[in-house]
Amino acid sequence: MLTEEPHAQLELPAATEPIGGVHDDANSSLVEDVYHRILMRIVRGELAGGSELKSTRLSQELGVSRTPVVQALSRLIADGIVTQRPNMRAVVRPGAENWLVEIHELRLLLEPPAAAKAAKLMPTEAIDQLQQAAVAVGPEQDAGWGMRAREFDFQFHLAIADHAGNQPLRSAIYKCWEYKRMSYELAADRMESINRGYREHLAILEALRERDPATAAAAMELHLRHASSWRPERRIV
Amino acid sequence: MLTEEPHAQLELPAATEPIGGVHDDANSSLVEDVYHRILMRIVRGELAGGSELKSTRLSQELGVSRTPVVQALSRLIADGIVTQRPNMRAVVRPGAENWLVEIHELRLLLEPPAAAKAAKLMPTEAIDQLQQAAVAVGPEQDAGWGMRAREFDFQFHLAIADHAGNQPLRSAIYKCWEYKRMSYELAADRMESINRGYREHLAILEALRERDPATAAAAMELHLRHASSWRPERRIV
DNA sequence: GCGGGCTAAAGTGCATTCACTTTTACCTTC
DNA sequence: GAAGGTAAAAGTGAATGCACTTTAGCCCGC
Repeated sequence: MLTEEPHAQLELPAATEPIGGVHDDANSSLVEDVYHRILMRIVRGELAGGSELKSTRLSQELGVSRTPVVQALSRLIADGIVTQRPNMRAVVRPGAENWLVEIHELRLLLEPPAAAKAAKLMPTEAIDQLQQAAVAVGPEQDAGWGMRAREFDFQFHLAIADHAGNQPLRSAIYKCWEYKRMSYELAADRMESINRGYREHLAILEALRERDPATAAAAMELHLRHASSWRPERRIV
Repeated sequence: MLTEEPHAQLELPAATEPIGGVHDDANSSLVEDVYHRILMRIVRGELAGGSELKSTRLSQELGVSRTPVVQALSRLIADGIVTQRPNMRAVVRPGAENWLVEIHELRLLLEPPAAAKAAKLMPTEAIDQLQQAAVAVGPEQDAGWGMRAREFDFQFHLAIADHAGNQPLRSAIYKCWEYKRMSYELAADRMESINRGYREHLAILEALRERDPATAAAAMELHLRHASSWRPERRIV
């Protein structure tokens, strides 16, 4: 076979997923893997907008059959980052370079209202679990702290999505986080930023505990606006 | 390195589709068709939350091979309305009955900001085209009026999504409208509601013409809130 | 009667295959 | 030498095949 490389699997919260996160909708490895490898090439700019994505060629390059490639492309098309007309090759949508920035803008629309709804709907025990997880990350900033804080970041935002009481909203947020995971792989955030993010999480959590939707939404929005300021700069149209 | 070179071919608004609507991301009929047939069964409640969706069984029932069914299921999973764990049968997510209501809530988060952004970004000629389309629907409420108004409804909202300057946002709105199209098939709106919707469209359009983001967003929100009040009642948890 | 394995049926994940469409390259024609 | 036509190559959409996993029925021991 051609390229069969390391296969850098993140394997986030393996198997368990302590909070209410169902975390299922992951397809069984191969197509998921292909999906991420193609997407990674796109967001890194290796496949610029307008590039053709031929299932035959990709299947050779990635060392799998065409079937999972076609399925992965199908999902990319559904996501809107790739375009295809019948019987034509799939094409990376022009403007794909800004995808991660635009995803962040979308989060700004979705997550504050989700936080507000979660403040009302989230079961107390789920909030407690988040609280415990936050404590487990701990103040001691040793070697693994950045990693633990990042894990908590995922867990925190996805738990809010889980408990906003709206499935399509949840799915949309989850999809954003699929991309966010990717942006982590592109460039790690600076420690000070992670630190601030962690503190902001605690603020949101407090609003959740107090069942204060408006404050939760505002804290979430602040959190996201800060995050956007320290996000690695990508060319904005 | 085997990567296909950029080959930047834009090929944006191919031939048809009067407004900016690219309208591509539709897969080539069969899987699209299967996708909609399964989805329709779900939102109609024929397949309740928790039902198993077996690709073998579905392929028999729908008279196609398993391949397009698997692809359609894969998209439903990506959309979050269906769940699957590796090697397990796909399952309709509990709560799927409320899907259309929740989609409407999601539109309420997405479309007002999209209208605001479109007020700033939409090219004047695109606004003019919408204006002409609105005129073409006309005030005379003959037999085809309801149909024309509905078509305009689609065209209008999707045009705004197209020109909000954010691809993932556009995709998310398009996805919502895929479901909205379905809710039309479930139950047609009352004429008086269509009428009001049409007038509200004109109000939004005016805000777009005046390049007034805040008014555009407010008019869009009002429009959506009205729409939700005359939406056919479905059981809300 | 009833729980615990064992086996066959059903189902999934992926590869392969085939018919049809689009692209490419070449060859003719002017 | 450029335009146009044609046939091979490459690509897509969908069906089928195959290895492996899960489910369901059955029998057995208790």
